[in-house]
Amino acid sequence: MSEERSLNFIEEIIEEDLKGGKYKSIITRFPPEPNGYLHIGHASSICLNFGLTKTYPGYTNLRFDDTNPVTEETEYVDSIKEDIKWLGFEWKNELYASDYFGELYQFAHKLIDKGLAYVDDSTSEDIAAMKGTPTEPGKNSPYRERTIEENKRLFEGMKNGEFPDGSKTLRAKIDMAHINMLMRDPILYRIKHAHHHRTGDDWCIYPMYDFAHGQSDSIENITHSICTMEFIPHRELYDWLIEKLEIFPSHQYEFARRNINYTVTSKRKLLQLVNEKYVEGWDDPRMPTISGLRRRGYTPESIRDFCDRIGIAKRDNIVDVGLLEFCAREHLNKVALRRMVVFDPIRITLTNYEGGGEQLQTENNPEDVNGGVRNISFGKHLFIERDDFMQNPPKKYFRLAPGQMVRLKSAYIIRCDEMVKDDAGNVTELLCTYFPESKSGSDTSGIHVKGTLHWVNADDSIEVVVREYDRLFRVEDPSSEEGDFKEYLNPGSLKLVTGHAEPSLKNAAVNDRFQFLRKGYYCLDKESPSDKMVFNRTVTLKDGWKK
RNA sequence: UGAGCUAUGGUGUAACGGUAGCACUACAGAUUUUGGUUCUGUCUGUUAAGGUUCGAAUCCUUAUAGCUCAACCA
Repeated sequence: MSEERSLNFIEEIIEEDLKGGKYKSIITRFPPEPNGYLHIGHASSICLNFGLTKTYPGYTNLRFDDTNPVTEETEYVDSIKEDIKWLGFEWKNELYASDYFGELYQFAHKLIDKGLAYVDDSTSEDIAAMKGTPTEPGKNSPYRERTIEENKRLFEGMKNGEFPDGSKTLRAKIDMAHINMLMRDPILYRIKHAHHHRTGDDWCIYPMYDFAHGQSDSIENITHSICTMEFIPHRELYDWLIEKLEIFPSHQYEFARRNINYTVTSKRKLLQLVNEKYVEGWDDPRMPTISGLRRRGYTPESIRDFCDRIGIAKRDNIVDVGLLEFCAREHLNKVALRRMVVFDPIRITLTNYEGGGEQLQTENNPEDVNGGVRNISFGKHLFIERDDFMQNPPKKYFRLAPGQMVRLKSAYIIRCDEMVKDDAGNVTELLCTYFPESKSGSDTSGIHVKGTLHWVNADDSIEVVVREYDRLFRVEDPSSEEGDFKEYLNPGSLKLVTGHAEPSLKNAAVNDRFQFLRKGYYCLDKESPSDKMVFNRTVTLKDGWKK
């Protein structure tokens, strides 16, 4: 391994396992439940699991943890696969916990045969009541001592649909006084007469997480089963089941879930935002979902870079969304095509300009030597940003003001001579002179100006719609605030504005990335209508100008 | 108040008993036909108290704080 980069604790474990000869190669898995869309937190787990088998010999499976038919849908399966591929990873095998329902059923019988599982007729309330509390032991179920034969018969009956939902469960027989609540005779199987997105109506009993996850890991010979910290208490049960079942000893390792400020990443909360129409869907560009970030204009590279930078550790964290934005700018700066778009225009008339149809050349991307150039048309009537003019400028104002000169990007230097005002005294137009000898690339004017402005030709610019996104929430950690998290939504998270764009933007495609000069990074929305193009603002440019 | 996990600048993450480093942010300056980029520099940190040691962010003890565990969810 390279010496420069320090290893995270999971990589350290793997290196030791490899060095010590415990394994020759490793197998990891990414195990989403298909009950929602993947978000930035999942991206971290994906980069970890798939990244590990890029650095070390081995492979990574994609396994859907689909053991709860009532919340899971094929739509989610499809979106998850799309997101992983888009992020740039390939799984070795596409697998489903539901593939193992038959095997899992046999495992359950094995446990019953060993006297380590029993069928319980208690209601869920009774089971909860007998569970005890973290400080008090639980009580044994009255059904705990059924014979192996009776348990086998009843469990088979459960499988054959002889009993209604909720009437019986299969439980592991461990210890109702165990210090770890999860070891107090955990439920292994429950009855659900529900349609499953893959197995249809073949089954009416479904294994619980604890009786599916570790067993699936084992079946696939997963060497390193990586999950988040809240599963630490499950590890004891994970190991217990593997030991009693005498199957391949996969091992579970836990890392801290990554949190980001000004958003939420619980599937329950994201689902609420979608269902209650606070956003337009799972892929709303304000959502922290992979599909939202994609639609917003984030690149896979920038997301992978982000995951890399925040690393993997075991302590609680709230990562500043500013780092995600930095990663976006970092990549986009290298790849985005530069275009000029004026948002809030003020009209300029060049009083001494008489040319017509003049074409100027400008670079598509100064960061990319192979980026090429394009033509932009100059003319007598132009638009610049209203912000780029001030009637009474402060001392360090480099932009346009009465009597002041600026360069128009890739064009000429102009001087503001006169303001035209309406009856209310608002400036509606600026009358300027241009300096013909100051043309970009062949400037012999000898004039030096501090400011360079973006502009468009008023006579051929096209109008586009631009969606300016801001953070979804007003507070850093909506979940920790008093009351409903939705009270903390940012009412200004979406603003629609009109942009006056240079005509070349007509050719924009969905996967193109643009920098609108001096403004930010933008991309064409995937549902942009052809008659009025819609662009999403990914992130603004850093603004170093202190007023 | 049972048990478990975790504590390093504003944020994230390294340092594996031997110089507290990197990145983001912020702030200065240089460069710049984007107040962008790039480059240079600056500020800011080991939760606390004891102990072991020549030497502790690291090992031990205690305290404190945060998170997790009593779903027929995952």
